[in-house]
Amino acid sequence: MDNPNKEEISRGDMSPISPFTKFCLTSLPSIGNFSIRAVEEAMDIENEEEVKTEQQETAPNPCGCQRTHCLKLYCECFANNRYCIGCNCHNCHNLPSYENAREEAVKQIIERNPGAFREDFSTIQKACHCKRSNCVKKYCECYEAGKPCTALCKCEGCKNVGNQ
DNA sequence: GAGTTTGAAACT
DNA sequence: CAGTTTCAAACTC
Repeated sequence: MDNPNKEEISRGDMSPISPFTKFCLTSLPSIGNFSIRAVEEAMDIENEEEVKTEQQETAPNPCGCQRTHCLKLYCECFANNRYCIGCNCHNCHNLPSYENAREEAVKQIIERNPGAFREDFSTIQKACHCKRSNCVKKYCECYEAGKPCTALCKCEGCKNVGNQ
C-alpha cells in the first residue's frame, strides 16, 4: 500500500509545515522551556492544528475519511458545512487553508444538487432507500435522524413507522 | 482491531 | 433516469 501521506508531502499548496515536522512537534517531548506552542508561534504557521487539538474533545461527529479529502458529501463534517476539527481524517482539505479547493468542491456539489448545503438542514425531510436494514439501524438516515419514514421514502420492509 | 454490511453519494 | 461503483459509517465477530 502506498503511504497515504505521500501525496500530501509532495503538494505545493499545503501549509508550510511538513507532516514530518508536524509529527516531530506533536510527538516529541518538549525540552525545557522549548514548548511546541513557542515553536509554532515562531514559525508563524496557520493555527488549524492547534485549533484541532484544543477542540478535539468537543468536536461533533468527527469523521474518518480516507480518500475524499473531506470534500465530498460522504464526509459528515463537509456535508454539515463544518471544517474538520478534531477528526481522524487523512489528507483533509476541509480546512481554512484549502478554502479554494473547498469552495470549488462546494460549487460542484451545488451544481448537482442545489439543496445539498441548505442551512435549515433539520427541517429537510429525508427520503431513504433502505433495502436490508428495515430502517431500524443507523444506516437509515430517517432512523438516524429520529424520524419515521414517510411516503417519500423508497425503502423495503420498513419498520421505522414511528410510535403510532 | 479486523472484517463485513449497508445505503448515500458519486459516477457512467 | 437507471444501473453501477465508491465511500465512510454502522455493525459484527
